Amino acid sequence: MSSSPNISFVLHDAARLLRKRFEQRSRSAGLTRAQWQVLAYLSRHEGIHQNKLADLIEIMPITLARLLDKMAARGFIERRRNSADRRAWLLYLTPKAHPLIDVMRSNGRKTRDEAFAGLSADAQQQLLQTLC
Amino acid sequence: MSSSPNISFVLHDAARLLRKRFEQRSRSAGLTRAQWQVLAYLSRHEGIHQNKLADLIEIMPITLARLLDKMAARGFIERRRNSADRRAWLLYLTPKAHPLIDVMRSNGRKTRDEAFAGLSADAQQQLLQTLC
DNA sequence: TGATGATAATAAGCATGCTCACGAAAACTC
DNA sequence: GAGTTTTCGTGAGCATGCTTATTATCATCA
Repeated sequence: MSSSPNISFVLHDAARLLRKRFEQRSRSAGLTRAQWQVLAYLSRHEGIHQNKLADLIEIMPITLARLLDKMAARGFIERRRNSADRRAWLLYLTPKAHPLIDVMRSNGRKTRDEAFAGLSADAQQQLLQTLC
Repeated sequence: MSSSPNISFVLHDAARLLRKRFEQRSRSAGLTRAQWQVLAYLSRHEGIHQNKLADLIEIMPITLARLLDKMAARGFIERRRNSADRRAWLLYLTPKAHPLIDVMRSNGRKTRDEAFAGLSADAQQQLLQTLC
């Protein structure tokens, strides 16, 4: 921290506020932000291993395992045994999960539109490039 | 999420990675990122109330209260009773906390330099403005 | 002055992320 | 084929943030 705004904290706080808004909005759909992120990645990689998925999302495998526990308990995802490698699970969405994808995608869009309404398309593009 | 990178998740992930790096670096100093943020704000507002400080940092008062519990237990901050309003505490740094300020500030600087090394000063300025 | 409402701090409990450690299974090496 | 190393998933425990609810005190106003 310094008396001028610190780029790290500003980044962190912006992310936190976005997350908070998204979670408020999503509560009715019964999914948290992190669970939604899992669902979104999984929908494009069904049959993936947990470690690979954790790699994709860039979280620790143990963090993903906890999320999947909850999502399996609520019937959104399914862990299937893998005969080729008995250590690993294969991950699949359940039919129950599919309709949520559109709902959550639209939530994300709304939250983003709201948050970045004051930014030109150019500035948004720039931000995206800077952070990637 | 969409198949192109999503600005919200990217922002969130960038913040998370920065945080992680900072915490790795700071572990030896015995302060976490959030505790350091409290210290930094407090050093410029000694005698402040908890609610005011939470407002400044933009976290919930209860979140701050938990942080202060730990920091008081470790002897970094002090809660003094306020005779004018017996509901409220007045917050002060202890002498023990002062030397940490430079250490942590330098940690932050190092982490930032590392993270944003690939960015021009212009791009950094732009990012900062965009997020504020 | 006495009720009513606002404010300061905290309690309880959840979600997400981490580190560190461990067991089971697979892969590799000799 | 046996021993070693690597990989997959998870247990335990901590930090930070939230929402919701509670207690104590102060402020207001009739």
